[in-house]
Formats: sequence, C-alpha cells, structure tokens
Amino acid sequence: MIKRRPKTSRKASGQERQAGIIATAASLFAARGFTGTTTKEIAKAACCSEALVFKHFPTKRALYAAILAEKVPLTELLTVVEDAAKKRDDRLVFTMLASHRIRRGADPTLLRLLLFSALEGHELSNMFFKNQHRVFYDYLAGYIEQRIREGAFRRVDPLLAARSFMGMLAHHRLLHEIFRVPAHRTPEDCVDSYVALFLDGIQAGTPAARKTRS
Amino acid sequence: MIKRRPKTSRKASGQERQAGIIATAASLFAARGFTGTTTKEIAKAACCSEALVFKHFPTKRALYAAILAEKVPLTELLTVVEDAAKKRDDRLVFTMLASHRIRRGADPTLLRLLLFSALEGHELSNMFFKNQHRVFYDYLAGYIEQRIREGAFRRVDPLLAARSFMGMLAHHRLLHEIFRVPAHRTPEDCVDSYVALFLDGIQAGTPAARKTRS
DNA sequence: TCCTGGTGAGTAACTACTCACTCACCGAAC
DNA sequence: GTTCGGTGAGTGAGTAGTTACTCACCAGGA
Repeated sequence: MIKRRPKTSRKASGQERQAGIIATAASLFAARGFTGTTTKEIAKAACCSEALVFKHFPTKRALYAAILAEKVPLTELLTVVEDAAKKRDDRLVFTMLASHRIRRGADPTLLRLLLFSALEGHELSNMFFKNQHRVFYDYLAGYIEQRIREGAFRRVDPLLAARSFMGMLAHHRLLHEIFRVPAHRTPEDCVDSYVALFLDGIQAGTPAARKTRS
Repeated sequence: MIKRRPKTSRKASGQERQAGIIATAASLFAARGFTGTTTKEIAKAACCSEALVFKHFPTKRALYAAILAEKVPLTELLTVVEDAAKKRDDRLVFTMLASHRIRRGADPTLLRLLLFSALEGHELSNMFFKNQHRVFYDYLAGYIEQRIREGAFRRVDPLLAARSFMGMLAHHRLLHEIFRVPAHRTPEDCVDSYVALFLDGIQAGTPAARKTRS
C-alpha cells in the first residue's frame, strides 16, 4: 500500500510501514477471515516481504489482534446523540443512531471483521464487540429506561427494546453487506421506516397488552 | 461416528458412512469455517481415514457443498403458520415465527454455517440463504401487505417491515449464539416482547406520522 | 561505524489429495 | 459344505504444494 515516502527517502518509517501493514491486512482479514488469509498475501498486498511483516508483528495472530485492538474509537457519535437525548427528541435520537449505521458510504470492513472474529472465536473478539456494539445497547437501554420513567415510552424491557432496534439495523446491514440482498429503498427511507416502526411500537398511548383484533 | 452396523456386519454401508461424514463435517465446518477445518480432522471425527472421505466426496469443497445442499427443508413451519394467517390471528402468526427461531433447543449449527458460508463467499451460500431465510421474508411481506390492504396494519413498506421483525429475531440469535451475550430473560419472554413491540408499531390505530412529543 | 529498514532463501510442519493395496462379505459353481 | 472370484468398504504411506515463521545478511542515511 505504502511504497515510498513523498519526498526525500525511499524507505518508509517504521510507523508508516506498521500502519500500512495493518490497513492492508485488515481488508484481507475482513474479506477472507483469519485462516483464509495467508501472511504471503498480506506481504504482497502491503508491497513488502513476508519477513518484514514478521519484523513488525511476532505472529500472524498478533497482527490480527493489533487490527482488532485498533478499531476502538466510537464515542464521538454518542456525544452528538447526547444532545438530542437531552432535548428528549426521541425521533432524532433514534434517527441518528440508525443513520450512523445505515448510510451510503458505510465501510463494510468492520462488520465483516467483527463477524469473522466472533465466528472464528478469536480471543479479542469479545473486546472488539464490546467496543463496537455493546456501548450502543447499554447507552440506548439507559435512555429507553429513562423515557419509560418519564411516561413517554411504554413499560417494556429496556435492554430488549434497545436490542430490537439495533437488531433491525444490524440485520439490515447483514442482509445487504454480507448476503448481498439488493436494496429496494434508499438508505434514508429505510432509516425513516425503521425509526417510525420502532417508535410507534414503544411510545406510550398505544394499548400495551392489546390482543389481536377480533 | 458410525463404527459398526447393529447386527451382523462390521462395515457400514456407503450411505450410512456418507451421512455420518456429512453430519460430523457439518458440525466442524460450523465451528471452524471452511478454511479452518482440515480433512484430517473431519476423518478423525468421523472415525475413518482421510482416504475414505475422498472416496465419498471428490474434493473438500464438494463435501461442503453437499452439506449446504442438504440443509434445505423448512416448509413445514409455513404450513402451520398458514392456519393462523387464515384466521387473521396476527399475534399468533408473529409469535409462531418468533418462537420457531428463538427457543431453547435451537440448533446453532445452521446459523453458524450460514454466516460462515456467506462470509467466506461459498458459491452455494446464496442458495442456502434463500432456502433458509428468504422464504420467511417473502411470505411475511405478503402477509403484511394483505393486512395493510385490509386496514389492519398501517401503510408501511411490507418488505422492510418483514425484515424489521425477522431482524429482531436474527439479531437476538446472533447476540446469544455467536457473541455469547448472556440471556437475561427466558426465550418466551423475549418472543412476547418482540412480538408486542412490533405489532404495536405496525397495527393501525396509532398515529402514523406522529412527531416527537414537544 | 552503527542503526534502522529491508530481504532471499530457507525450514519443519501441515495442507488437500492419490494410489496401491487389504479385507470382509456374498452368490454361485463344484 | 467348501472353494472361488467379484465387489465394495476401508486404509497406510505417500505426493506436491503451501503454511507460518526464521535467520543470516544487505543498503543507506546519520
């Protein structure tokens, strides 16, 4: 990926190389999984020798771990959502969460990496999942719980409700990014539909224990 | 797995062996993926030699394909759901679908196999997905569309609504079976919650374009 | 002269897959 | 009842190629 530094030197610095290897390896691991990717392929894609890869990372697993460990940042979204939450703008809160997941330029690498690491049972998978996803559930469940206390939402299990909503989004991405199901609506339409469906289900004013229409 | 036939003979018949190899290989592929599973391991788990595995299946991929192709039956559920659908018992329709997915003895093998095959990009993955899952969406979307025409459901995109509901279920299984998130409710409670949440969101009588409370 | 970035040429173990071969069984000829 | 040949189940010992990983060594800038 990195072949030469812009100006004087032909050699890349250690950090540059390391970052380059991580980036190229990440896309390969995301595409083919851990066991499906060879160190030879990684080296070739990173335009260097296999030996250099092992100079930077003692083992293939260590490289994989470095990739998972690197993909942690996420909190920036929550601070923006927090604003909407303070104003009790339910629709905005859920729309922001949804459109952060479902949008045109979303990177499928993370999702594939997450799924592969969980399926293949990598030791860092759990931490990766926690940083990438769990924070959403916990935060959202907290918000839902509060809105229930305030009488705005029906009395439901907050964690289950949070998972329902995030489940719609995760499943949407799964269908399109992993199973290649063609989209028949724009991302914005989908977001609006999911949010409307969910909010109308949870907001107070609808009979909670309604049975089927007779 | 199969070591000897019940009575006279010590040798297993060709069909018995083949079925045994498929079954053991399926659980290995589900656990470790295609590239993560070796033919040696398969042979050992099936209590036979590697050579015999290749007597039955010309290549490792052919064995994998045979496994995916074998896991097709599913229609029996839809016929039962059909009854509830005829009676327009919405709650029962959705509860049956949900509890078919979320139940105590559910086999995690299929889900893992499905995910692995999609991630690893196996050629039969798409067919597998179609047989295992797509039939649900199409059927459910059809039912939802009909209920909208009858005025029982709000005017939403039927396919998107169907995916929302199945998404809740799929995500629920994903969290517990793949990411090992501990359950904090019984499966029955979860099913009830999901169904209630979804039905209250989609059933007519709730203001469709309600904005956030001011 | 070092030190850092970089590599070619390995290695032992493992991979999917092959082949020549044995063994158990069974129907039929004697 | 015994022998015999055919057949399908089953395998040990390979194969060539690939795997993750190592090491002695080189180039060039400070």
